[in-house]
Amino acid sequence: MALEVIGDPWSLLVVRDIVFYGKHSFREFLASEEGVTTSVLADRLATLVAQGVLTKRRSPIDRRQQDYELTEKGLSLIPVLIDLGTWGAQYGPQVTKHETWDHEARHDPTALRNLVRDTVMAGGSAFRGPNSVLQRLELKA
Amino acid sequence: MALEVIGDPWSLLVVRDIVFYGKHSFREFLASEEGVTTSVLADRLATLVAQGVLTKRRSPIDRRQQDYELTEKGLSLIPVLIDLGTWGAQYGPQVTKHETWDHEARHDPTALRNLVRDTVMAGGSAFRGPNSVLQRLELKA
DNA sequence: CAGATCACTTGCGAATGACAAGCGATTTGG
DNA sequence: CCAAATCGCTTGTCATTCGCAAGTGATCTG
Repeated sequence: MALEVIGDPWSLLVVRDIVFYGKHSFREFLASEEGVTTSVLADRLATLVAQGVLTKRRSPIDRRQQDYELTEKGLSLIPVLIDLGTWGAQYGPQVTKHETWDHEARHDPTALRNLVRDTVMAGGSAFRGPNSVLQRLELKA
Repeated sequence: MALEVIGDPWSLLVVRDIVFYGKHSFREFLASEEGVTTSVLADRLATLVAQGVLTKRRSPIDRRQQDYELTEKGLSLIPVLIDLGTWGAQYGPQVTKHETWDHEARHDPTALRNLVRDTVMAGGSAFRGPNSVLQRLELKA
């Protein structure tokens, strides 16, 4: 049943883009290296909204843009994404390792989950931008 | 990159069947309620073996049968599956709750991961059969 | 040794996806 | 103020994939 949401590669990729890279608009998702097509992306975003994983609203700054945000249900996928990232980093081809991230993931997984959740809720992301989880971990160290 | 493996619904379903239900043969995977077709299942199993997630060998008991087992790489997906199960149980329609499981997942996620891993490595599963994780947790309580 | 079982393979029509082009609403540049 | 660019989609075409049904060889059972 959970696979109806995450079983689709593109759907999970959208959630990943929000959590790790702080993307929030159609064109940002579209720019992801994996190369979604507009038709599929539109369909998946609509589905995710219908499933209650994302919310959609017009950007107050640019009224052409739609801002996609994670709901409570979407935020709850963060542990899955983190574990999946860890797995991918272990067995994937080559990934840029983040020392502090890896350490925190091993040392206190629960704390990392909560930190990522709080960061994303506050409008930040795990890897990119100011107040990213990566930055916060560096400061703490 | 991790999505090449888990992005396909059926692939993850196979791994789930092994970890949670102790299934190991083609016909057992086929019997899953989700209804895979033989052609797709055959293709996915071959892919998973090629990706190094599963190993395949003839059953010593019945030489028609193939036994599919998780590799190290496959076993490392257990945390993802557990988190996904937790998420699905939280937001899915109706699921039979396991009190002790939920408690352990919240109380000490790392311990649960290790317990599931050890159980599966020893030929058991999380939910079904003797020496299942569920049984072990009940005993401990 | 005849029939059942197991793990697939093959063939076919239907659904899905990638690719490309277009469209209305809004914003930007001159 | 208006022409061009941008944004989030929609539409259409075509190739790949999928679900379904039937069949096959190897092995086991009665």
